[in-house]
Amino acid sequence: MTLAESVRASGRRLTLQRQLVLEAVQRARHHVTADEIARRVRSRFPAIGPSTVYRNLQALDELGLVTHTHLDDRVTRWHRADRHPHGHLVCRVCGEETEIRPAVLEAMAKRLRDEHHFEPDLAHSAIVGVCRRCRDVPSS
Amino acid sequence: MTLAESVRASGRRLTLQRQLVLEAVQRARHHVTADEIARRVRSRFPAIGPSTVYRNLQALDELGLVTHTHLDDRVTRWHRADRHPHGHLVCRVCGEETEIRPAVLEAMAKRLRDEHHFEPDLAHSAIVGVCRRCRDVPSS
DNA sequence: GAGCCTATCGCGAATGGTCGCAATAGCCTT
DNA sequence: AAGGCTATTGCGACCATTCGCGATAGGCTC
Repeated sequence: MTLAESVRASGRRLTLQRQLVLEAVQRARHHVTADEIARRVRSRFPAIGPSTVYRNLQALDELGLVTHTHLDDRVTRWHRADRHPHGHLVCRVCGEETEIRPAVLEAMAKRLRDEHHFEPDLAHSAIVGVCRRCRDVPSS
Repeated sequence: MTLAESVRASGRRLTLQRQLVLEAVQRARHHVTADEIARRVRSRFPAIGPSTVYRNLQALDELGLVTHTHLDDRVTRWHRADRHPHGHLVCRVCGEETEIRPAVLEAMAKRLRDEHHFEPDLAHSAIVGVCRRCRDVPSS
């Protein structure tokens, strides 16, 4: 199924803006914010508004083409959905961000599935806490 | 150490606004938003501004008197810090919120401590996923 | 109790993100 | 190729939250 087909199959339309937003996310090496995407899209299509970018990110998310992650600030980070999944540890003291292997998430997910019949998406939000360095140096 | 003493010990001052914000959080039965706190405080102190409420919540958080949690919406929920800790499961389909026992969090936390030397605060953000009901009825 | 230092206040602007609306434009049908 | 239905757009207002500023007021010292 082509991109156009899968977009239309969901009752949506394939607009130029939607294609440009998707391309911008796919081309980005790491996680990008909506504002960064908007700036990149505007370089080729200057009239695009911020709300169009947000709405398209949400639509592409529902289509399974992109996903987003919440680190500990208020900004949402977007990335393509076909990358290997991974979790994030964020230190609330120094702000350090570490990626963790999916195997660790999977082990934690199993317990929630077994005990709560809940299918968690542990990559959706970063796990906030205190990293090794900041824990070893209490500094208080 | 009294409240006044512990506030002053951190180089802070005990203002009327700060006391009212703390009382409002302590009196709330469940998690409350900053806006709900602001409305309650304004009933006795109408001139208080929103930013004062936010700043005081942050100060009280740093003092260890209140804490906050992020569910899957855009608003922060506040509650007193001396309650038993618990985690949250939030269904991204139907929005259902479930509390989970600290023991489950503790088991997950152990792995992050052991493998990453990271002390996680798993109650800080809700775990987003799909609940039993929405998983059993794919509806797609 | 008065004076001083500065934490805190209220205000207004800014930020990241969402929403309602009228105008535009995909895409299906003919 | 034209017409019509409606998803989507750009816009502006709004929401939750933060920040910079000059004014106010805790609380320490004398």
